[in-house]
Amino acid sequence: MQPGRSTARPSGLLVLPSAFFERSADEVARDLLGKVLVRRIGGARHSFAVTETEAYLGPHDLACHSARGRTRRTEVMFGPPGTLYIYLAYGLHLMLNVVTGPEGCAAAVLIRGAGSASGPGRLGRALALAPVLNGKAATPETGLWFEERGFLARRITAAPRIGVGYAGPKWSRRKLRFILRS
DNA sequence: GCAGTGATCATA
DNA sequence: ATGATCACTGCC
Repeated sequence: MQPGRSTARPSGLLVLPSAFFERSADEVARDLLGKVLVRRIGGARHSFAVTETEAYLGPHDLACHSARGRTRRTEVMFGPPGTLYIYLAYGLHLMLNVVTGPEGCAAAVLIRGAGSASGPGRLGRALALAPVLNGKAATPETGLWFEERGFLARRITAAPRIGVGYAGPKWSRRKLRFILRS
């Protein structure tokens, strides 16, 4: 490596801080596209470029889990921005979400796809998600975090969210799902 | 198109 | 204690 090059910049400078997540969920969901999701498993480090996300806006959003109030499961959604919200769907798939907005907003972004993993359940498996990560901060210390690198998200498609028909037409039709088109 | 899967939550 | 409900996937 040549002197003066900054290829070996400390990765701490690339880590998305909690301030990144302290904005509305739809804004964060868009901005997360093209960012890098990093997972440390043992000594190994795996990187995945985020390709698909969904925004859940908070208690007023009837598709959002927090719309059912503060329960054991939704408790972490009321925590600070950048908190991981991980839950088991349909008995076998662990979903990865990040809490957004100022603390107490109970909004979150669901990561639906990253790297070659398409679909939240498959992504959970690719990341070796564990329930113990629920409520932890998205930081290197936790072993699961986001980095700035990645590439510029050029073409973003917005579409209705998946599997939220129970929320009624108003909230299920709203285009809060974001897909990176290459 | 639909079965499998089990935590979670409301109801009692 | 019991039953309905799922922010899904994989196989038909």
